[in-house]
Amino acid sequence: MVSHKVLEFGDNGYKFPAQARAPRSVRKRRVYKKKISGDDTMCAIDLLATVAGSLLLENESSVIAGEDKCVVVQNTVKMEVLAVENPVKSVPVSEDNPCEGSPSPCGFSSVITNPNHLLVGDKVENEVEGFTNLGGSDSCEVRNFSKGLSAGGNGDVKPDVVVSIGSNSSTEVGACGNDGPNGSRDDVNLFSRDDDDENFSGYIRPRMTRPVPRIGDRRIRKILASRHWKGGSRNSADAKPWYCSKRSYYLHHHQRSYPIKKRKYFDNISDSNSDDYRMQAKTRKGNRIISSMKSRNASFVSRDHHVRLRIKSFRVPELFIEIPETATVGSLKRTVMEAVTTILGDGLRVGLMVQGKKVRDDSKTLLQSGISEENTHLDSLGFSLEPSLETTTQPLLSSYLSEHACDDLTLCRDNVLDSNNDSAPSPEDSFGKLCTTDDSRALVPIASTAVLACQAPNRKFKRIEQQQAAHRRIRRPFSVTEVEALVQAVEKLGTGRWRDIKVRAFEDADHRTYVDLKDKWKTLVHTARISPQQRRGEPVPQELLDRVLKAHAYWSQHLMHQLQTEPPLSLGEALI
DNA sequence: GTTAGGG
DNA sequence: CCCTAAC
Repeated sequence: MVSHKVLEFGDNGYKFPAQARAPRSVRKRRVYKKKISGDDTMCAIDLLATVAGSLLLENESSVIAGEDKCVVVQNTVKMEVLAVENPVKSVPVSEDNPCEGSPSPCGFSSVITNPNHLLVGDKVENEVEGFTNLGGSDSCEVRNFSKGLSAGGNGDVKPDVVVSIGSNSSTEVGACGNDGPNGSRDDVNLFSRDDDDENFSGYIRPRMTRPVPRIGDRRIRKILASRHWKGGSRNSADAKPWYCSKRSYYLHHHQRSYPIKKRKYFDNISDSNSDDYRMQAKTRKGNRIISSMKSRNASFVSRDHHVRLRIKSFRVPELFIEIPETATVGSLKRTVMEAVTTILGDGLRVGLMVQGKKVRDDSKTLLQSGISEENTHLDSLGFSLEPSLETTTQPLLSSYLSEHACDDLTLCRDNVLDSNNDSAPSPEDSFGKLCTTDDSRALVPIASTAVLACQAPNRKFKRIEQQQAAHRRIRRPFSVTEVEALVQAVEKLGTGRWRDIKVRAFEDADHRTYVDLKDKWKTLVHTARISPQQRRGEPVPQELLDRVLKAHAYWSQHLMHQLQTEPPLSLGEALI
């Protein structure tokens, strides 16, 4: 049996296996034509060749599995990066912090004890490993995992959320630590409410790991796509390709694609009161990119009718990263960066709540909104991170900064915020500036009680609607290693056999579908053709790109060869 | 279910 | 990466 080693590298490049098959489409075409022409003999030979080819390939695969270096995505290591370290020192845990004294049910490490909730019906062996308590005593995370959408019998499907509870929490956390119906401690329902049948709120972890049940996922996406997105851009005069810009993409795929009716509905519910706020939170929970952010140690100060706010940081509670153990440290760093930017970069805006009311009008002054130097009764000032481009949905989790009267305003003479009288800084402004404020000028937090309030939904939504925001998979750029594997596989198998390529070189990379591979090859060919200056992203070694072009040329020619050796059309065919 | 190609 | 027509 001829092994894959027929792939030889010589001075003039490589030779391709002589038995390489034509792309499926070509093969099919040929068969069809043969049938039409009635050439049974040729058809049989063709069939025989195909079968022989298949056998050959099967054998090859078994050989390759052991020795071929192109099998790169194996022994996947998954790790949880719990948090981007918060530069701010933890504030003391108050007595009413339900997390205190019960580290097991509420502590960081306890919340992901049962990955089955995440991956029902999927492999879970490696799902959660190396999960350690990094959060310290000021963190309490609770997670409800989705049990999937496809199974109709799953009556207790829960959203895929993580809720972070800040220090000095004073929210309703009574149920913290109770055992879920399945005895899994992660099923803690932190904000259990009687009127909350959804037990929801919080953070959707970015799906950087093996996706939750793929079939259901894709099916649902397909359904949704056909139901809501059809024709979304076809007739839009200003529609641009999705890749033109992130914003246009989101406008294109998210905002516009909501039916008018639904859009109005969401707009309505997001206008008025705090109850609405809760529901907004719920509508967003299918999203995989938005995270709950915890703001802590915020100060509220004022001077000369200036209101000064300081949020030292928002916290990224959790990232989930999957990376081959053979990956380099550099690629790990890049992966983490990617995860962070995915969470933060996909369009966030800051929401503001004052005394339980959401302030939506950006043109309002702080004074008009009830934020003023004189207002010493500000019992709650809340900031939240929300999707900035998707106005139909709202934040998953709001971080309240319960601000009580600042009785030591004189401490706050520093110019933390350079606001001026005639422009009331919008929450967005505040956010940006606050984030870049030098910690060395930190103000003394004044009665700042960071409370992460999990807003329970007050209405029912259909599960499928929750998933609408989660339709798109996370972007996962190909690593050089993956490109290498892809190139090698294509060199051997040719273009047009993406399924085989997938099985051969990306078997264990569940997040790479054969369509992904096909698409990547497409972009690789494009990348190889453009000048290096025009290329973006992690640079692909020129050697690989050369191989891409060479392989592409070869297989194009090969394809042409296949087509050209087609027997001439029979008279019958020509007439048809 | 796969492949090819446009978006 | 998504979507869909054509196989």
